[in-house]
Amino acid sequence: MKDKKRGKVYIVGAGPGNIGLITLKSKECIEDADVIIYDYLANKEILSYARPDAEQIFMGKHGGGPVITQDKINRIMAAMAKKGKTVVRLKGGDPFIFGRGGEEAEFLADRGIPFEIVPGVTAGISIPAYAGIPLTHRNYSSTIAFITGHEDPLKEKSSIAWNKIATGVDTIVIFMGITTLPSIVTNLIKNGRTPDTPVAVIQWGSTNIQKTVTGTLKNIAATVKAEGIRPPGIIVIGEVVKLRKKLMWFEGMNDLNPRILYTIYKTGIHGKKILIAATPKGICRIHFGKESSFIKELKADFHGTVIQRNDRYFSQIISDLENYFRGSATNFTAKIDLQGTTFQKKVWRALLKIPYGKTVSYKEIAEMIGQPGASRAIGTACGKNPIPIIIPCHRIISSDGSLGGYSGGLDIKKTLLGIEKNSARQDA
DNA sequence: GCCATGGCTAGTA
DNA sequence: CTACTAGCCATGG
Repeated sequence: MKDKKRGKVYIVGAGPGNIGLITLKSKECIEDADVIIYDYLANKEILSYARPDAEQIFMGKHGGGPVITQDKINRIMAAMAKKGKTVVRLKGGDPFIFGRGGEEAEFLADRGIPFEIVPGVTAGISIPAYAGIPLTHRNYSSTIAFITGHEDPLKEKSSIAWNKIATGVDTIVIFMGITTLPSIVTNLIKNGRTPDTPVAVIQWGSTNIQKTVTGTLKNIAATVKAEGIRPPGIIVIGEVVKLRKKLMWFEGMNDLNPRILYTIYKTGIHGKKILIAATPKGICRIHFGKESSFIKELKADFHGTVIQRNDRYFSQIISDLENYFRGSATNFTAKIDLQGTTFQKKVWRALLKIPYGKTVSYKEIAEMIGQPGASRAIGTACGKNPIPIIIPCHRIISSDGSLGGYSGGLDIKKTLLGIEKNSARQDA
């Protein structure tokens, strides 16, 4: 890598997300790179090894975002190398396992551009391990299939021989299959796999927010939906999943060292920003205001915990919020992590029962929780509501009909109630 | 534990 | 209708 005059492309795997699972060679490549072209990465911390003057280009194929064609990526990569640059093409997991690294290498080979492949730790093997699932086991599994879930298994001419896979291998590992999971399981059952076959779905595997749900082919799709599991995730199907019960080692440890994630979302209302934070258990804060003060508060409340921005983690709640502001959503599906005194939690939970578009008085909440004299204290508890909007404290007004107060600013309360009133009118 | 402090309420002037 | 007051009750210093 010393001869900088002749450019070269390193197609590098960054591993599944845990910073410790990046290889020494990958790290060296990143340290030496002039240019880093990276995909969506489960852990951007890896980029911190880059030289400060290295050019970093994001070329992810985000769901929903502008589609960057493979061809464009190829051409940029080649052009940089021809300029004599050391280019790192960084990919999550391993570049040759569902990473299209093969196509990129072909493109370079066709043009006589020198390249090297730097394998990464593939998610297909490491993430099950982090969930306590050995893919092979003398008693349960001697064969493994790695399958992409990106292809809808119900489409006419699948390149995947589901009829053979269903009963022909012991353990099936599916990449990128969370959204197509319902059709995958239907298809496997249809082709003869027992509906009681154990299944695990592992979200954000190997990272501090790893979450795993288990079930059977029969019920896993419903569980995944109920638990709000969204990509990125790895699916493991087969008897080996049973071993997780005994071998689960990472997630318990993880709970001792949680990480707070947050994002910033620019709303349409008053051009205000909303900051959202979550613990591994769910949304823990929503805040109207400045990022700096938000982080200061998080640091104070969760002192010692790493606080990290992660926009993708919040994509579901943000789209829910967008719909809510548009008046087309009346409830939120996100998991929440309520933290407060018992009294506060009692109050907040009561607030969650107020239906969309309705308002009640502080007094009524006091009665609802069986402490009819505590309306004044309800006020303070509402003021401490850590998750406004989702916990609809804006739906509480004074018993004389006036608005009362709102810690995020009364104009916001007014706006929220306005949205709810308007869309309720449209329904009627 | 005492005291002030709230996104309140009900009653009175 | 507004202004003020006395009660109310969980919190935080």
